[in-house]
Amino acid sequence: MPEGHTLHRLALDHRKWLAGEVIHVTSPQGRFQGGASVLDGQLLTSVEAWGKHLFYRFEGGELLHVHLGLFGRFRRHRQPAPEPRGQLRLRMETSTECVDLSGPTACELLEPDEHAALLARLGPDLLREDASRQQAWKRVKASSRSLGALLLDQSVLSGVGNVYRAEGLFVSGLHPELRGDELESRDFTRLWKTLVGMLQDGVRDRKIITVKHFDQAVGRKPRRGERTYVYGRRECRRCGDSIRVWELGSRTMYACETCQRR
DNA sequence: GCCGAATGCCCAA
DNA sequence: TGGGCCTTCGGCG
Repeated sequence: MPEGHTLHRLALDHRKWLAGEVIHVTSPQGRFQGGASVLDGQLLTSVEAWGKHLFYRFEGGELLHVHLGLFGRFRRHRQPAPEPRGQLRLRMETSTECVDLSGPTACELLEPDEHAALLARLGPDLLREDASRQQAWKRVKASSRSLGALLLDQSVLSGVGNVYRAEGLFVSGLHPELRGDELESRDFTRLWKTLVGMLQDGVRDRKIITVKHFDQAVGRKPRRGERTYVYGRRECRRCGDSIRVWELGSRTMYACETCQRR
């Protein structure tokens, strides 16, 4: 579920549903009981996403930090909300809305210095207006690590996960094993812009669909359920050659070595 | 019912 | 570098 688009979509939705309201906060599962009781009954003033992190600011100055990790998930209900089902770390309710959180890696209150430290180790977020491509490029250009590893390093740039990594490199025609210091500036610019476009589509669509409605390069419409060019596939959507699947940067990489030259 | 995998990331060694 | 953690879901019996 969660790459950067998911978190930015959640920030937009939660801002609309919850911000400016007094929130009833509970932890049905109990593992966030302490934090929930601090936040309960407070006005939520803002919701913000940065990379794969979500921050909720409350009237009293408290900051709630949520990181979904690999398994975390939010569900929305209208009031009256159903009985909590499964392991619910957090439930936030207004008179009309209810948002449930299960399985997060982090659901915690942060002190200002902890918040600052967290942001300090995040690279530019491709979905933020103020994201500095130059800053990310400096890090990439100075690194002998592979592009595939660099894209997943949230301190280089933030928001890209395993699906967008594979898809962004494919559409940009770049081989995942290219080293950062081998990359040309214009290649990085193309990759960056491709990823920004994909992530923006993801926010709009609420899911990752990187194939276009009609793709000139492929010359046909995607089949039903066909959402990616290489990720999770056996054959390249464009040329039909076998997809190479291997471990890169501790995650499964998918690439077409015909379309993605070194 | 059990097992493995999944769009993430941290930590110890 | 490997293991651990958080949870759900689909495939296999």
